[in-house]
Amino acid sequence: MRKYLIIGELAEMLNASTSSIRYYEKEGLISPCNIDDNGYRLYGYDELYKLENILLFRKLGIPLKQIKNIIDDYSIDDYTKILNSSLISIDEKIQELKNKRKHIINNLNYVENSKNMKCFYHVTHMPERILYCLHTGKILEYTIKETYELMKSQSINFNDTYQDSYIVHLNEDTLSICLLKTNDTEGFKRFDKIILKEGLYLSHDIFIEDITEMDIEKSRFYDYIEENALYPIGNLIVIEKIKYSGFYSNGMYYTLQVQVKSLKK
Amino acid sequence: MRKYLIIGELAEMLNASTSSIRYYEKEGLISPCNIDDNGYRLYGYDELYKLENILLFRKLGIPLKQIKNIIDDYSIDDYTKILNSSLISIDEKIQELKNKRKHIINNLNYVENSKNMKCFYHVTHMPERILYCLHTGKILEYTIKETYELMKSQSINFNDTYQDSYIVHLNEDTLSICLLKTNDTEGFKRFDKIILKEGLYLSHDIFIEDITEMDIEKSRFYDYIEENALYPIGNLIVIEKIKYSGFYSNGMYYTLQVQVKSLKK
DNA sequence: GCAACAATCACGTGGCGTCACAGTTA
DNA sequence: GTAACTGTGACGCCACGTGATTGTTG
Repeated sequence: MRKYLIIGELAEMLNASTSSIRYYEKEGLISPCNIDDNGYRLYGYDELYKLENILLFRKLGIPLKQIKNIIDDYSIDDYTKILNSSLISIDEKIQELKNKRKHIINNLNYVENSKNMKCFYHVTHMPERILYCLHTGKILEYTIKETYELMKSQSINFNDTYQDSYIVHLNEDTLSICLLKTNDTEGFKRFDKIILKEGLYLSHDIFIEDITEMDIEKSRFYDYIEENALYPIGNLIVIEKIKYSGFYSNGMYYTLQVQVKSLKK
Repeated sequence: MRKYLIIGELAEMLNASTSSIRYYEKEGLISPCNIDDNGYRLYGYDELYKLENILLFRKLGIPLKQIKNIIDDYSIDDYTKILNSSLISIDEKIQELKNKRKHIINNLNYVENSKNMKCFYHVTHMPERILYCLHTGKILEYTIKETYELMKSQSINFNDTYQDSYIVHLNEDTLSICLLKTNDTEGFKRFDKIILKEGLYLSHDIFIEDITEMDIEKSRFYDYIEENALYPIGNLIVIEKIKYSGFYSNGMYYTLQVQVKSLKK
C-alpha cells in the first residue's frame, strides 16, 4: 500500500481544492514531501498540518504573501502576534456584521410596516434623544448639490445621517436638518441641540409621493390622537427616513411623532 | 450653481470610489441622470439612493450580477427575500467567526501554556464528555495514507476530529482513535461510546518529539499525583492534540488527563 | 498658469476555477 | 475498456485599482 497521500486525498481531508494546493506550491508555500515515479505529488503528516494552518490563515483573510512570510521565518512570537491581530480583526468583523444585521432588520421592519401602514400607529416608551440642529431652512427645496455643499461645509458624513440617524423637521415654519441620536456624540457637540425628553411617544409611519400629501397625513395623525384620547405634549416631530427611500420608491418615508400622556392607566 | 453632483462628489458622499461607480455603469447597474456639456456625469437624489442600496448589497457580499437582477425587475418581495437571505448568511458568518475566534483563543492559550509547560498542571471541573471509539489499533504506527483510508471508510470528516475534538488514547494496550465531544452528536451514534463522567480532572499538557518520551511523561504525571496527594480514579486518558501540531513543530502536543478525588476540601 | 478634477481605454491584481491535452490508476 | 484521477500550461473570472493621455474647472 502506498504510504503517502496524493493531491486529491490531501484536498479531500482538508476540504480544499487540488488547484489551490498546486497554486500554493507555485507561490512557494508548500511542496510535496516526495514525487512518485508517475510524477504524482506525495504528501505526509507534516504537509497535512502545514496545509491546515495555511487554510486557517486564508480563512482569516490573511493574504498568501504574508502567510509565506510567516512560514519562511517562523517564530512563536510572530505566530501569536498574527493570531492576536486576527482576533482583533475578527472582533471588528463580528461587530460590523452585527451592525449590518441591525440595519437589515430595521429595513425589513420598515418594509413590513409599510405594507399595513394605514393602521400602523403605536405608542412606545422612548429614551432621551438628542437633536443636533445642523441647519435651518427649507430642506425639501434643496437641490442635491446644495445638500452636498451644506453637509460638506459642516463636515457631516452622509453615512452618519444615513445609518444611525434621521433628518428631523421641527415646527412647520422653520424646518431644520437635524441628526437624531440617542447618545451625545463627540463631533456633533459644536451644533445646537434640542433634547427630546424620555417618555411615551405616539409614532406613525407614512410614505408619501408628494410633499403636498404631508398636510393630510398630519391632520389624520391628530385625528387619531383625539379619537384615542391621547394628550399631545409639545411639538410634532417629523422624521425623514432617507435611508429607507432606496431604489424602490419615488417618494419618501417619514415618521410622525409626538410625545403623549396616555390616559389608559 | 450647478444643480447635480459630479462623480467625485457622489463618491465622496457615499464613501465609494469613482472607478467603482464607473464600473457599475459599465455593468448596467446605474447611470447618470444627465451628461453635462463638458461630458461630465451628473447625478441626482435618485442615483444617490440607488447607489447607496447597491453599496449596501455589495457590503452584504451579493455579486453585481444579482444586484442587477434585483434592480432590473424589482419587487418588494424580492427585496425582502434577499434581505432575509443575507440575514441568514450574516448569522452564519457571525457563527463562523465566533468559531474561528474560539479556535484561535484555544490556539493562543495552548502556545502560551507550552511556554511554561513544565509547571503546567491544573485541576479543573469537567462536564460529562463522550468518547466515540472509531477504531482500535496502534494509531501511532499508522501511515498518513492508512489514517486517510480509515477515516474515509468510517465517513469521518477530518475537520471534525480537527476542530472541536481530539484523538484520544485509552489504555496502554488497546489504543483507540476516539473523538471527544461534550455533546452527543448525531452522525456519530453508530460508534461505540465511552462516557467520561463529570467531575474533577487533573490535566497536564506536554509536547514530545519522539513517542518514546511518552513513558517518561506518564511517570512524571503520576509522580505529581502522588506528591500532591490526589487520588486518581479510572484510566489515564491521553489526548492527542493534532490541531496544535501545526507548522511550527516536529513533534506532537498531548494532554494527559485523569479523574481525581481532591483532598483539599 | 496650475493643481485637481473629469473622460476613455488598457492593463494589472489575487486567488483561485476551468479547460485542453496527455498520461496513470483501479 | 472506462471512468476518474494525475500532470502541465494557458486562459478566465470578479470587482475593481492604476496609469497613460487628454480635456475641464476653479
